[in-house]
Amino acid sequence: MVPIIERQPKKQRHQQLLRIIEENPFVTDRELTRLLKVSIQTIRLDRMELGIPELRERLKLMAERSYDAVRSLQLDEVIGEIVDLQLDKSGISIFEIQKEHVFSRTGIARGHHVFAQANSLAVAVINDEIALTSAADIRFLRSVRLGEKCIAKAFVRSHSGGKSKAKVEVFTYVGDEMVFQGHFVIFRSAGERANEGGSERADRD
Amino acid sequence: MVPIIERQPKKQRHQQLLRIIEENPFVTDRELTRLLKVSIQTIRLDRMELGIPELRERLKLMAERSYDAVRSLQLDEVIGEIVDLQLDKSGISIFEIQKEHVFSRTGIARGHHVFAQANSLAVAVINDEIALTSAADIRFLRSVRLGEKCIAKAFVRSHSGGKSKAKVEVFTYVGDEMVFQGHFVIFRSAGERANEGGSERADRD
DNA sequence: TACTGAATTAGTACCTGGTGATAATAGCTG
DNA sequence: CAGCTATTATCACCAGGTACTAATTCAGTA
Repeated sequence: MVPIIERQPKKQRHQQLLRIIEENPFVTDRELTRLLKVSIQTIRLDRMELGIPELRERLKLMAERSYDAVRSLQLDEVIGEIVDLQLDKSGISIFEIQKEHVFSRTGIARGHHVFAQANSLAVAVINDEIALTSAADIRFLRSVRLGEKCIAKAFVRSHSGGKSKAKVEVFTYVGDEMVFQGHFVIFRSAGERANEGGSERADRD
Repeated sequence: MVPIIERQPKKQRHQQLLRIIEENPFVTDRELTRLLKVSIQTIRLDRMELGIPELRERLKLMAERSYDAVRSLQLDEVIGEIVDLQLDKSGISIFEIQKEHVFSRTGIARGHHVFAQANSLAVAVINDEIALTSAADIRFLRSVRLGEKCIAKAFVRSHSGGKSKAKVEVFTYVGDEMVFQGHFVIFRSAGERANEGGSERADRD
């Protein structure tokens, strides 16, 4: 028979080990011996069984991830991926809701992420040196869930030549269902060119 | 006389060294000897003079930075630190604008981060199982810059017992200057307080 | 009872990517 | 030539491991 009285402690230790390293990847094997009250060899056997790399490898992996992340997230001025952009006219971006965007208990996206996509797009679509959100009126029409792809469409409604404000409407869809709508007032820097090409008027709403 | 014919190569090498490590922090001293055609001792003397830590230290620093970033950005359900919370009444949170929150060119905070703080607080202040932003009307009164501390104050204006919507006003200040105001409509789940488990609000999930 | 076998512990050799110290050399320069 | 800087060469040592072999413990059982 399998000595379950012996087996349990090992599995429990494995669970503890995973938990400890999860919440502090910077721990050395020697420190783990003090936490788990077993020899360093046992720690190393455990790591092997669990496929946990050594401290230096863990740090290297984290560094590589963050190196990529810094390049792709922080330097990125836009939340979501812009797939179409006609400056001063319209734009489309796609943003997939991942687990870091949702309430973990419910799997529902936190509102400010949906807002962030729309806000980024509204700013990006303005063809000017500086564009800042000045005001917004927004509606969350239905909650967005983990894994759903949000497609935001922005339309510049007015960017009248001399003025320093532009109005942008953004509608966000999941599939063909509208989940968010926002009306943004974007402040723009003075130096705009005098092209007033957009004859679009409010053909919606 | 100073042997500038000798000095220049050294300074040039230092510049190269800085550039190489900047764009690839994962390089070892041994690899650098091949790139710079000098001995490994020279590489190490150069690193010392330039105050560049060894590979493992560099990786550790990157890992720590990314670890903090993950903790503060992704795992946190609330943007900003809540310093006071009176459920269904009011709340205060503090959020410092860091470089990942600003337009790199101008140093001005992107609107959705300021919004995120306010939105998080508006949701947190509602004492209910589920609270979701339903709509919001917001104004960015002045731009917020890198390094500024945003203090958001939320007030629940109506949470009439049976209703499923609450109104929350949030005002964000830098010093005594108001930089943002928002009027939120928060959807809440049926029960005003589910007495099923005790300290609900302790779990941020 | 003695045997089996998993789990644990111990010990050794070796590895990478370094630090720190000391000393030898190269190359120019006044 | 001496004097100087820069460079290179060794050597001992370190942390935090891997890889391997061997001993010990301890429960279950044939």
